Amino acid sequence: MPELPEVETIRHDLEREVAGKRIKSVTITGSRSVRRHADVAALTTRLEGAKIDAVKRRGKYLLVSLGDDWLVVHLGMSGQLRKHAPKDAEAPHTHVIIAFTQGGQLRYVDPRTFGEIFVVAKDELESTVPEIAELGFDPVEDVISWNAFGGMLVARKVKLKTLLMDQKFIAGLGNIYSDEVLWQAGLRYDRSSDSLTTQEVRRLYRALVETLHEAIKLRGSTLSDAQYVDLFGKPGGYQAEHKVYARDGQACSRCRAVIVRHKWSGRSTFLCEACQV
DNA sequence: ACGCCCGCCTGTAAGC
DNA sequence: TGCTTACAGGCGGGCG
Repeated sequence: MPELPEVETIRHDLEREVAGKRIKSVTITGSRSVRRHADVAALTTRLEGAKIDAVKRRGKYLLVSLGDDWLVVHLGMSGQLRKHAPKDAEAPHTHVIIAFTQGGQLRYVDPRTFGEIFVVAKDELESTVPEIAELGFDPVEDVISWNAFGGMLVARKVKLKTLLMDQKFIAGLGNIYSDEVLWQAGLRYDRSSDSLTTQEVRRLYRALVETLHEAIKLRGSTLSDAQYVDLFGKPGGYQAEHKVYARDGQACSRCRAVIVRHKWSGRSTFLCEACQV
C-alpha cells in the first residue's frame, strides 16, 4: 500500500520522467477517481496545454506543479501511476490517461478507487483542501528536534500507533511503516504517548527517520498482492527488510521470540511482545 | 478528547 | 468443486 516511501519513490521518478513536459490530451473514464470535480469536461480543458514544472510531495499526497495549479494525486489503497507508450494495452481499472506533446503517457490505475486525482489553484490549496493544509510534519522533509517531538508526544495521551497513523500528527505513515517503526524503536503500539522516557522518545524519533530513509533507498515495499509498483511497473525492495509486518509466526530478528498479530481498531498490527515494551 | 466502528471499493484466498 | 465470507486498509464521519 502506498505510504510515504512509495509515494516519494514515485515523486522522484516523476520529476525525472515528466517534469518539463506539456499535457497534450487528457482522457478520463469513470468519474469516481475525479469525484471532487462535478464538471469532468472542464477538468480536462483545464489540464490540456498545461506544463508540468515540478513534482512535490506532502505526506502521501503527490503535488504536480502546473504553473498556477496543483494536480493533486492521492493513491489511496490501490492507486498506481504508470508511464506508458500510447500503443500499450490498457490495464483494467485505468481511470485517467494524460498524454504529453513530447510523446508518452502517464496513466492512473486504481482497482479499489479509494485514491483520487484533482486540480486546485495553488492559492486556494490551503483554504479548500483541509486534508493537506492540516497535515503534520513530514518526517523526511521537515527536520524537528527529538525533544520537540517528545513535547508533541506528551501533549497527546493516546496509543503510540494512533499517533503514528494520524496524518495531522505525522504525515506519511500507514499500517506497514507504523509497525516497522515501532519494532525498530522497541516500543509497543499500545503504549500511551505520554509514558515514554527521554531515551524512548529518542529511539522512536530515530526509528522514524531511519526506517523511512532506508525504505526510500530500497524504493518502497511491494506486498504479495503487488498493489504497489513504481512508474515502470517494478516492485520495491523494502519488503525483504520488514521485521514484523505480515511476519506473524516467524522469529523476531532481534530476540528470536515469535512475532504475533493483534487485531486492533479493526486492523492487523504485528509486533514482538518480547522486545517491544 | 479519545476509542472504535462503519462505509467506500475490488481482488484474492480461506472456509464450509 | 462452488459458493460465501473474510481480509487487505486510507480516510472521513459518526457515535458512545
